[in-house]
Amino acid sequence: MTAAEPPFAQVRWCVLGRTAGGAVEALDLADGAGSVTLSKEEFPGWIAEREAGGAPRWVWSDTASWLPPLLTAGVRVERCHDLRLSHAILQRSELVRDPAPLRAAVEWEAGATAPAEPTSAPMLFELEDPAESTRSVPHGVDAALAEFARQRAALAAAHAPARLQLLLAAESAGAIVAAELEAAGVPWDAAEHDRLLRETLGPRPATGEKPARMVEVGAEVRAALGDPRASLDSPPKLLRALRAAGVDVGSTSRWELAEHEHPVIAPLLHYKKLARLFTANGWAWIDEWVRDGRYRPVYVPGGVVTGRWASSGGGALQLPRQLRTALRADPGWTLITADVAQLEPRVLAAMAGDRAMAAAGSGTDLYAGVVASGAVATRDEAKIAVLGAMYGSTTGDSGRLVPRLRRSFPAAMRLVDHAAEVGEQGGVVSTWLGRSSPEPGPEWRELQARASLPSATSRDEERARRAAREYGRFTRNFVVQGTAAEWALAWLAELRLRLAEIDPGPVAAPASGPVFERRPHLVFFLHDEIIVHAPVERAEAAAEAVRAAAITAGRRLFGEIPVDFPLDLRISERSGKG
DNA sequence: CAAGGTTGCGCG
DNA sequence: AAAGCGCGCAACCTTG
Repeated sequence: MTAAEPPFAQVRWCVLGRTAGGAVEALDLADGAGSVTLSKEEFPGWIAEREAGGAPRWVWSDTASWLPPLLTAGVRVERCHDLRLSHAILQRSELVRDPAPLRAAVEWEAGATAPAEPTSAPMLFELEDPAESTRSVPHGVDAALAEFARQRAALAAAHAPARLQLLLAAESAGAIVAAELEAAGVPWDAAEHDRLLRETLGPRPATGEKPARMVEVGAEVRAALGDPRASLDSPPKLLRALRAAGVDVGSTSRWELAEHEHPVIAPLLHYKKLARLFTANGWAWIDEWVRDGRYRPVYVPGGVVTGRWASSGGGALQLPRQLRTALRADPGWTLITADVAQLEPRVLAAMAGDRAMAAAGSGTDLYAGVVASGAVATRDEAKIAVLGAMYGSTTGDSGRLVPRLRRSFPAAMRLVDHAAEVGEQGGVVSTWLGRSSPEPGPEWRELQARASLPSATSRDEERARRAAREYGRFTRNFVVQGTAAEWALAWLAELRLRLAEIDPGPVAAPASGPVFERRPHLVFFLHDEIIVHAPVERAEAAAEAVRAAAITAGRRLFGEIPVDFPLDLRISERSGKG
């Protein structure tokens, strides 16, 4: 059992910085001794020694620039404090009473630094065009100490320091997980992927050519249109061709096409499906993103305003379900795939302290519980209503069903309705742990101001109202999506520590790579889903760690409450169905 | 012809 | 043109 987040003052902090010459300066805040200077070569070994003897919490500028070289050197760290990510949270958090000092430190408002490329020559590139490279946060030890002092002061005076501290710890742990995921890579069966592509599209075509199956289906579409030269890949041209053939659509999107009956519809939808697979996840994708049996996408922790991760390269967050069968364990290893059933409504029930909604979620299917509560008649209706409540639906089936939830789950509905009201008035809302929403921009404010002027037209008023509602839907969803992201970070953070405690045993180690890969380790994360790669003999232990971490995550955030977070968990060689 | 915007679809 | 949130990416198309 991992200990809960200790009080700030009891953590052993060790601040790291880089010198201009590439050496590392380390300052242990606990022992009062001066700083130590380490050469690039000494650095990983020095970190490893300290990790072995009561790991401190490393305070560093940016996990994405510090951790990859350590992982390459075979050194794993237990915990860190990521100054860049913490800065982003604190300078905007409503819980921070005086954000001015943080906001004044504008040098800390920068994107992640790409890890140093050991093989290429990034230095030359930078010298050629320094403005070209993305701005990075400061990496020196003095800048780190100054920023860390600002952050500690902000936390010490914050409204709910324990929550914010948990958030910063979870966010930082997420940054470690992202670096480890990138180092480990997703075990990917390129041959299976290729087989799937051939089966669906035909043999790999020459560069610039379309696969045979796309050509065939395209011909069927043109025949049905009665236009042998119709362009299928340009939406405006396709739209004109469809209308000429008598299909009265306003766009060429799938959902709208599906509503019409015409011989062209079926082959066209088929063509679009093939085109998507070919362009987004075809052979070119394999060439670019899969090497030596590993798919290595790029994650961006904290990349979404709500606190969700984003991705930048490789499209990890859009991997089609269709391709999951190519996600395959190494020989002697297996995959543990787990996702949380209805994470967001469960998080909402917990935040709102809504006993009725908690009761609805007491089984494994919250939507079935909503039906049982009598609010709606079917599971489909329950799903539409619950999603509509969190997204702010006002029309259609969803808008019609939401009011029924208001009667059955008043506390939960009050919470999201209130978040929406605040947003409509241009205010700020916060997640459970204190990540706050951005304020609406100047354009939004002007729109609102113009609508309240005596000279305002009804058009001005309508536009302002629409913009206000739109922002309200954003803040409504922000509190739920953002708190769900916090739960997921806590799950990840807890899980990686538990996995590291599992005795690896006599396993067939991957031939090379970071040491943590010889133990059960995370290989994939997608909002509410994780995949762990584990030696077959350790699959049960790893699965138990996944379950236990989910329970701990709920307790860390919400304490002892009657809301649980049940997992759908499978152990199998391939991640896809079957 | 490079940059930026739009469309459509993949994921949660 | 998703009724209703948050994203990334490829291709097409316009703009300068």
